[in-house]
Amino acid sequence: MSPSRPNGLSRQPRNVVSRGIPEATVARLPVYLRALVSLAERGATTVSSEELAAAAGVTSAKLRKDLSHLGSYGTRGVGYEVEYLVYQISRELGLSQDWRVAIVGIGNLGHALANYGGFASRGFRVVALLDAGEVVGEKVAGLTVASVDDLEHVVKEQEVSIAVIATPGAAAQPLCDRLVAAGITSILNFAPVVLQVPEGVKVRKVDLSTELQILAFHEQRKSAAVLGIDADVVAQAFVEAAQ
Amino acid sequence: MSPSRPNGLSRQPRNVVSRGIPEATVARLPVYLRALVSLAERGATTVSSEELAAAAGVTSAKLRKDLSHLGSYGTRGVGYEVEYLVYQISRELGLSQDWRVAIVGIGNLGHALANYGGFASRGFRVVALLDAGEVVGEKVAGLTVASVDDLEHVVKEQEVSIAVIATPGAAAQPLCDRLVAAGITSILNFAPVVLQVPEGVKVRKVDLSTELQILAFHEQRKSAAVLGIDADVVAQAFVEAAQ
DNA sequence: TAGATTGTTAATCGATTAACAATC
DNA sequence: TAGATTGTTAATCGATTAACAATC
Repeated sequence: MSPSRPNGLSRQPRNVVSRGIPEATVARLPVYLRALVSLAERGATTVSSEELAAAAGVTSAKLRKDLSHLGSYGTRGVGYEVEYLVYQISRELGLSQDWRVAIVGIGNLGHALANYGGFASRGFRVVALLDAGEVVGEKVAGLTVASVDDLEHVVKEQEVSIAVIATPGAAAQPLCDRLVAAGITSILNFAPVVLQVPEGVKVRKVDLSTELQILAFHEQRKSAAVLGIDADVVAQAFVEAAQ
Repeated sequence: MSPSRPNGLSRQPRNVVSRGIPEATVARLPVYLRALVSLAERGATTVSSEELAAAAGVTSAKLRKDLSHLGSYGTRGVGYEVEYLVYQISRELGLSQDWRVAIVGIGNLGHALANYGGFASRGFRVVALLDAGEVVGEKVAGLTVASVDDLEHVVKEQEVSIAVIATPGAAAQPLCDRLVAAGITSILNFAPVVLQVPEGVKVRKVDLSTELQILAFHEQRKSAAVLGIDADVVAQAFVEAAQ
């Protein structure tokens, strides 16, 4: 895309940010972490790649490859020390510090998110709730819902670093723009729209309908296969039967 | 993993189910569909790969490659007819039919999902709500919450084909086992555990903490980069400065 | 015909997998 | 030492990207 840059100071930021840990690995680290914490609660002190992989739903080869990106934290012939691995993955994910989260849009989903207990134990503190409707001023999950009119002020005052958007689709992009202008660079989006953001802002999207549609695709394929509708398979079966 | 199978009838089901459309493409089709519907609502009748790609947040090359897996539905020099493409993608995703969905676990999140209006318009009908607590017997989103004791009966009676699990972690696996035994092969899991299922059952997982942890990882890397902490980069800069 | 844009090819990139040497 | 298991290598697989011939 860009021409070669001999000057070290103007290199692509990509190398700075990711420093070698593949995106696919990063996405699996939270799953390993959860499995490890669960193992620790059941009293395990050591775990092999085979056991941990089974608990996390991946292959042991993939697990070892993933962990090798963090360093050599296992012992050959023995396995991994659970507590130590928990510490190393937590550190890598940046969970040694608390992250301050704002939820924008306190409808059904926003309520559920605000009341979700799983955040606090994983290093995330919900410090602000924002909405544009009647719910402003009410107490939800111990916090008073603020007006989105004060978004910029709240973000600054509460030192928010991660925003969760749980508004209707139409409201999401304008609010996203304001969040970005207020300095937010990490957004979790539940609104059913594709947010347009400048480079350097990271958006992750959770889309309930999309997930169901992907399931429907596979479910449909199963039905078709059972009924013998799939033309490719029928043709292939004929070819193989004739040999 | 398994030895070669010369007999066509005992081949791996993988080929039957996917028939050539890559998983990565399937996961993007719902995004394209949503962008197309939005364009249609704004009166567009035709769209180029460049425009649609921008709306969907991908590159035009990727979009054209994805659509080419479905067939040749565009016109060179012109673009794609919006309505026709909506139809083709919907058909491919299996949205011509209505899918009957059960939600298991009617807590904060289950409530929000039951009340979410976006499902119905996209081919999904919530036909059953199940819980084990006090909410059983209450009306939620127009449906009476049934007891999980009757899970098998409800799944059969209501002809459920997709189940959504929104229970606490500890309850998820046993309920998943019962759903699978009752014939369910598509599950959307919001519980913070990795579900173990037999082959042929498709699970998709939505994990709020995981998403935040991935954002935290990148956010942390940004801070480190700004502060000049990244050792690799510092070392590299020295090497380059010395040349 | 000239301009626009698709559908496809080929190159590149990144992720997965299997196997095994290293080593506890 | 013998058995177990990691960390790494190399091969394979799948996804992305750029470029452009085909064609409206």
